[in-house]
Amino acid sequence: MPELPEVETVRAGLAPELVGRSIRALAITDFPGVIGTGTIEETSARIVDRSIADVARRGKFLMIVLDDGDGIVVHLRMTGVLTLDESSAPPPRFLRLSALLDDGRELRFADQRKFGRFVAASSQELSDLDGRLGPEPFGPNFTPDYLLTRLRGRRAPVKALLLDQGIVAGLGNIYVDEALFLARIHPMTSGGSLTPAQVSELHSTIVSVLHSGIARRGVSFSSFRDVYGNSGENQQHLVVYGRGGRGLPCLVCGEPVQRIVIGNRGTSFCPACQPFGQT
DNA sequence: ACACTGCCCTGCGAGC
DNA sequence: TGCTCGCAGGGCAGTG
Repeated sequence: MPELPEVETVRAGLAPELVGRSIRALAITDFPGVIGTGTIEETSARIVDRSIADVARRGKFLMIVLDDGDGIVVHLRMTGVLTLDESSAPPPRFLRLSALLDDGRELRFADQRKFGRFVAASSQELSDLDGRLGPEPFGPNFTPDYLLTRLRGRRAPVKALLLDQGIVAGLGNIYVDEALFLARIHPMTSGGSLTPAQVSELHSTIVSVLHSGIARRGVSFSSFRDVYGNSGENQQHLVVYGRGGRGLPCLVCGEPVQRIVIGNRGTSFCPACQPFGQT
């Protein structure tokens, strides 16, 4: 389940390889799913033979920006994997799309569960997407005050609000559970009931879990790989995610980690370290 | 505006 | 052994 650190790992791997290159041809093996609503011809016409100017990331979206300002929006969703391979290399399982590059290599998009997308986008569409998303967690606009303002008056569980990409971009189920645990906040706590001190602590743990995730090249539970097929190692450092409902103890206090469902997401938390109703 | 639900999709592991 | 079923969940559409 790629979140900001995983997508950033992919971006950092792709950027030095792709900038200045161009895509010669597209081969789509999961049509229309992977490219959204457009036709193959349409999508190819917008992408092929344009020089790649930048590989950017916004939240969990990867944006391959072309020299005319248009681009490609890639979302890995749950199981998407982007790799850079020699064309002679055997295709990966679950291959959905491959883009032949002008140096003979292929940018390949594999996706077991077909949730991922690789979609041509105009500069206007790139800009619209940017506008729908909240600030980048590492950017200047994501401050404790900003987070406090966005949570104020909200009755939904703080966990659900942190998953809202319009509030802050890039968090997913793993890093939200980790950040709430480190801030000692129960995931069901309504956003508006958090004290400024709690929000400030939460802001700090969000930034910190994402930094650690990037430093360890992401979490590879099952499918996630970087562009060369290498696993990340952050799964070895998670303290609460995935431990709930299996009788596993909290790594801090030893109490069994619990599992509940919030917003249709499995949620792990420690009832002792993250007591409900404390402000 | 906000809160919440269901849908998409398939491999895997648990249980019988 | 072989089947069924629940689970993993990001983003978006739809409902109230």
